[in-house]
Amino acid sequence: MKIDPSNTSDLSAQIATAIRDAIVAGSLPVDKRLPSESELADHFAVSRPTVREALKRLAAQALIRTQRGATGGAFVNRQTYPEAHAQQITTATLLLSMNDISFATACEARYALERACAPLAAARRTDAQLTTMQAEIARQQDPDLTDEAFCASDITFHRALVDAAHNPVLSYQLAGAVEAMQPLMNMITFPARSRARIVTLHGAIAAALSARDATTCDAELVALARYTLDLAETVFAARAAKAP
Amino acid sequence: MKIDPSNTSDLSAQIATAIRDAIVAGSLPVDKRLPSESELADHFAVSRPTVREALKRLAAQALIRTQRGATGGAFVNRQTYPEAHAQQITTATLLLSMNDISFATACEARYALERACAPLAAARRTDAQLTTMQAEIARQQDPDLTDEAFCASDITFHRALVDAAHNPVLSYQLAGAVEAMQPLMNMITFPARSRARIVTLHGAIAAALSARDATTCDAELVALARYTLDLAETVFAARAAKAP
DNA sequence: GCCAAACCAAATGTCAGACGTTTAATTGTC
DNA sequence: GACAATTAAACGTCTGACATTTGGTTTGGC
Repeated sequence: MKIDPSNTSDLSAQIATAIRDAIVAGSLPVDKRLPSESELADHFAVSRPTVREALKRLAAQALIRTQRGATGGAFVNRQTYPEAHAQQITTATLLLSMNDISFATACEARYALERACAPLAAARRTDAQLTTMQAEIARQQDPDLTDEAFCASDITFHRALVDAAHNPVLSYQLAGAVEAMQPLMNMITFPARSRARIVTLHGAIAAALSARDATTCDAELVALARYTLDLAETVFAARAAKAP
Repeated sequence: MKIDPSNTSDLSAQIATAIRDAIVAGSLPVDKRLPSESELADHFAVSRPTVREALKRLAAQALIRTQRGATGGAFVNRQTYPEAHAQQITTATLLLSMNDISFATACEARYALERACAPLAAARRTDAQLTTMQAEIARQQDPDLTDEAFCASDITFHRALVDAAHNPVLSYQLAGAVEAMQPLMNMITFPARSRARIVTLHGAIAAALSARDATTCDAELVALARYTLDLAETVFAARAAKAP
């Protein structure tokens, strides 16, 4: 674990990279305590603030955690799903909002991925997950629901669908795609008629999962994807016509 | 943009969160220059090192970049695909290696996602992408290839397949799933007979894409998934029997 | 008046030392 | 032997200073 003295720029970044590489390569196992900040400062021949900046970089990526106190220090963090999730959603959300991703592109990706889960979900869904989905469908029928709340419920519904596949890697990967779309979805207003159609499709999807019917579930997802796209197109077209 | 003085712990984390929320919420647009470190220190009523630690956290997530010099400072970074990619691959790799994800689970996720791309890829693949895939198939027939190189070529092949869907969101999401599996795949040895079978399947997939035949492509992907799983099972069983 | 070189100012990067706070282990007493 | 006080180790923060980079400004010469 060394740094290049000839590299002129950003000692803290170099140190962070050196430690990160050691973690990724596996030479620092999970829960291993790193040397103290002072020892690291001596080792790399830099000051403690510089080491601290490097450690904060790693902490920001959830690669390490720090504890205060007598037996404290920096420890290699186990990469947990919730943390990785949260990180990925932030990244994916920004990626979508900062790069002019069209609604159509994001929507296509989202439903393509969701359809990939559907056969597994049909085979493995639990009753608890069906219950969650039906509860959300019930919520979505409340006409007083704001558009934001409707979207949030929609996300919960689809997350239940993804989780029903009972594959943590899939859940993790899709969390970004599904949840990152929320801000985009929030740009759409859902008139009562559209909501009714969406709720109907959600019901059909839940029913297909209940019957463990992957084929029908897939068909309904395709229909939902198609309807969502059409709806967005209509909304955007109307908005463009109103404020050219 | 405020911090909670009653919160006892980790001022730098609070400040980082405050700034990150401002970026995510969009109140700090891309390329906007943040106040200088001294100004931020005054604003949050903390010292400059504390502000710096907060900024390093954000820099580690590629949310900001810093420039030195007269017109330097911290600027809101555009979230680019290559950066997001790299980050996601690191995270996903660690997630898999640190959480005892079974090969079967990861494999299932990977092929489920890849199958989601296949119909789009069949419709949109370019000749350049076909060429890439065929070049990799040719490489894979070299018997002198090490197992690692064979795996790397396999990854390149599948990335070309994913990119052929021409949906940047899909490409981004799948990069993690596909590339994070490389360390797991590297644990497998590929005898000549297995390689031949895999190359055959790769050829069939490329041919199906060439013919824009989504159905065949899907079927071949399923066959490849099945074969990969069987192969891994055999390898692991043999290894377990040898060293109990 | 124009151009180039020297200068300056602003900002980040780094350092050194100090103090506060937290936490667990140690020690001492009952 | 159990409980309380002490201690030490480590992180968290602060102050102040200096170094480095970099763009703008000024000044000098032509």
